[in-house]
Formats: sequence, C-alpha cells, structure tokens
Amino acid sequence: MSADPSARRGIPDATVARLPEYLRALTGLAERGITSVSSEELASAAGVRSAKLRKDLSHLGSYGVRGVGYEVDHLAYQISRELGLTQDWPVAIIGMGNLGHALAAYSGFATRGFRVVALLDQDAGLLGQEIAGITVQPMTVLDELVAEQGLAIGVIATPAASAQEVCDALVAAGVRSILNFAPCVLVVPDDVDVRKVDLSTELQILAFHEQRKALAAEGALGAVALEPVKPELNRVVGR
Amino acid sequence: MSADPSARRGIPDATVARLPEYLRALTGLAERGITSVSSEELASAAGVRSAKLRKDLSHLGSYGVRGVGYEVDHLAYQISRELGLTQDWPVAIIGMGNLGHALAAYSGFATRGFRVVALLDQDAGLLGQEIAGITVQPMTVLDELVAEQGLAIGVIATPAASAQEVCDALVAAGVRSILNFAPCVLVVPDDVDVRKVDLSTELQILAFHEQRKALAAEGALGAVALEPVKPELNRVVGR
DNA sequence: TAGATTGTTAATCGATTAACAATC
DNA sequence: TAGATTGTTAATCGATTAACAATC
Repeated sequence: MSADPSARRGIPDATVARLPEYLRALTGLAERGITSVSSEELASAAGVRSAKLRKDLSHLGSYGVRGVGYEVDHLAYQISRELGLTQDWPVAIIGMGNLGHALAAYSGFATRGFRVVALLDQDAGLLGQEIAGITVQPMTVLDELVAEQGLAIGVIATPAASAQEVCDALVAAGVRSILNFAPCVLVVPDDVDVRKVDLSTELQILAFHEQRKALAAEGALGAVALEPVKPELNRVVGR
Repeated sequence: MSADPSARRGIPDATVARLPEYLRALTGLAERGITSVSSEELASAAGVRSAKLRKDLSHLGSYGVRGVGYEVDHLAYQISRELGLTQDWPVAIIGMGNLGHALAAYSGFATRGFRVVALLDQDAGLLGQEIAGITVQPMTVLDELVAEQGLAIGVIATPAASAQEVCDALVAAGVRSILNFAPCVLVVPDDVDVRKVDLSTELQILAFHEQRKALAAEGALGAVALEPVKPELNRVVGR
C-alpha cells in the first residue's frame, strides 16, 4: 500500500508462497556473478510474469531502481529477512520410515536456515539408531527440544494412522508450525499452522489434466481448443 | 453452470485440487461402514466449509439428494471418474537418490490407480540394482515405456542440476505430465503440465508465519490481533 | 535529454462465502 | 405436511494483469 517499510503489513498469501522461488532465482544469479537484474529477467528465471513479480515485490518495500533494476544481493537479503531466514530455524522430523529417512538426508533443508536438530520415532526398535549423523530419539524429548533448542517447526513423516497423535504431541509441547507429509487432515488449534505435502494428491491432479489432454486428442470434446494457453515459461497447473 | 453432466466443462483449478481430499475422506467413511453423508459431515472430514464443498461438487454434477445427503460409494466413484482414476496410470520415477528411493517404496501411489512401471537413473552405477522390487534402468528406455506401457506421467527426483535435462528427455519421449521434486524451474512446451513439490519452499512459508507469530507474541506489532482467524477445522496457511 | 524500468493504478478475473429457494 | 439438506444465487474478497506515470 505504501513504500514506507513500517506500513507493510499483511503480505498476501499468494505472494509469500512465491518469495522462496524468487530467492532461489536470485541465489542462482548471484552464483553466476550477476549483480543487477531487471524484473523481466528475474521473472523469467522464476517462471512468472514480470508484472506479477513487481506487484509481489511492491508488498515488501521499494527495493528497485527505476530505469536500472534490482541489486541481486540486496533484494535477496530483503526477501530472506521478510521470510525470517536471517535467523536459524530448528526442525524436528518425526517418523523414520522411508520418507523420514530421505528428509533427514535432504541437504536442501540445511541450505536455507533450517537445521534438523532431532529425529524422533514412536517405534522403540529404531531408537538409538543413527540416521544422517543424528541419533533417533523417543517422542518424550519434545518438551526439552522446545525449551532448550527453541524447536518451532515439526515435520510429520509418519503413516496417516499415527499422524494426529504425533501432531497432538507436537502441539502440546508448544510447536506451532507443522509440515505434514501424512495423507490425512490434522485437527489443530487456531494458532497452529499446518502445511500439507501430499504426493498422491499431486499425481491425482496431474491425472485429471492428463485425462483431459487424452480426451481432447481423441476429439471427444469436439473441435474446441481445450485450454487456450497463454505464453508462459513454466506451465504449472492448478494451485 | 448446469446440472446437465454434458455441460460440465472447465472445473476450476481450486476445485480440482480439493477433489483428492474429498475422495480420501469418502474412502475413510466407506471403510468405517458409513454409506450416507451430509455436506456438513463430509466437509468436516475434509477440513473445509460445507458451502465450499457443495459449490465444488456442483461443478461435477448433481450427485446429492436434498434433505438426505450423498451416497458415499456413488460420490466416491463420480470423483474418481472425474479425476481419471478409474483407469490405470503408469508412472516412471527418475533419479534414485534418497528421495527417489522413498518414492519408489511409497505405497500411497499404488493405492489410487498409479503404478510405478519404471525406475530410471542417469548414473550407470545404479543400473540393474533392484529397488522396491523394480530394476533400475537407463534413460534410454523412455521411448519404449511410452510406446509399450503407455507411460504418461514422470516423477523427477534428481538433483536440480540435472532436472532440466531429464525433463527434456521425458518431453522428447512424449510424456506430458511431470511431477517435479527438484528445486528448480523447468522450461517445457505449452502442452506439458508441471507440478512442483518443494520441501524447502514449504518450510520457508512456515517460517514466515512462525516469525510473524513470534513477533506478535513479543508485542512488537502492537496490540493488534495479527490474524483474526475464522473457525475452521484445519488451519492451512497460504496456497 | 532520451531511454529504460520501476512501482502503482484500475480493470478483470477467479475463488470464497452466506443465504435461501428448491425439493427430497 | 414438517424437517432436513442440497444446489444455486449474489455479494464479497483476493489475485492477476496490462498499462502507464514516475523517475532513475
């Protein structure tokens, strides 16, 4: 609404969801030694239109220079700060099955201010085992993790059947941000945020569009062009 | 627009994205022996408001009975059909690192009409190895998979550096639906759909909201209630 | 100054919500 | 018929887009 940084409140959800992609694009440019970028170039690297990018960035403040563009390092820093990535976020992963294993070993977490401080499992058989250099602990250490390590984010990688129970334990310990990989709806208090990643759901959405394309190819839908696409770098369906 | 099923075209993206969740909720009800459900009950199980559910379902047709509700099995079938899940979808996973391993072993794919028909990797060292009962093959078999197995969906689980190359190979072979786990933007032709799952992005969005909550708790944002929440079962941020 | 590009405006589009007439 | 619940309407809200004035 205003260029005054103190007046920026309520960044739209849709904008927040795109900031990480902008940040990644900027990091890539910086690695290639590029120090300045226009909204057109950055938008192209992030797979969006330039108007959308400028609108998004306008919610953070006025960090560009008219006629010139954006300074890569400065904009990257501002986005990092807005996302809260200038601080360190301790993360716990619960559920050490195949997915939990993969998440524990995933280096992408560490790259952006996230630090896996604990791996937990309800299965006593896994306790003490070491995964990606971290010892698997029981759920009972949650209170301690919150109090002593400042744990604020929990990642649920358990089967659906135990996800709600694990979620309840996280909430009881004071964790208010949860990333849920279990294919189920979690019931939480209002002040707890849940984001869900569901592999099967993503495939089902793809299948819907794939089916449409197959039907269109067969001509079953007549001569109507099914999706009059606009030119865009990365055609992302849905969302 | 109309209850005539032949007139239903262009189901909104937001609706399509929720259909898998409705389907899952219905499956759960069916397993518990429940044969009939109201929009209020089903919405609650799926974590949305009943008005939204009814609006969503109205795009598929008129499958409820006023004063009574929906027949669980029938509605589940209609949603399955709409999503294209009454047919079998062959899927190939490319990139057999930690994540690829986990995806190959993930049983959630098989439950809903998806069948992993191939595991591929560019690394010759992995070829011939067996993962989750499937032999790892080279990228060169792609053409054959499309021609003989009807492969239509590819899952990219490679590092970001090779994702575009793998994507190009998939597109060249005729795959038009891609689920991308690599943290990068893929450039594809207009008729190819890409959905992206990015673990790090999800955490960054959580961090943004977590930071806001921490600031609010400190009182740094004054006495203003930060997010006047509406009562909803599952509080999901963003999207 | 002339050229370039931002930040903002205003129009458009799509999604959500509450309310209720239709109807079982 | 009375009670319940759907499917639809209309209002509201939020996101996208194109165009351009501001300004480096």
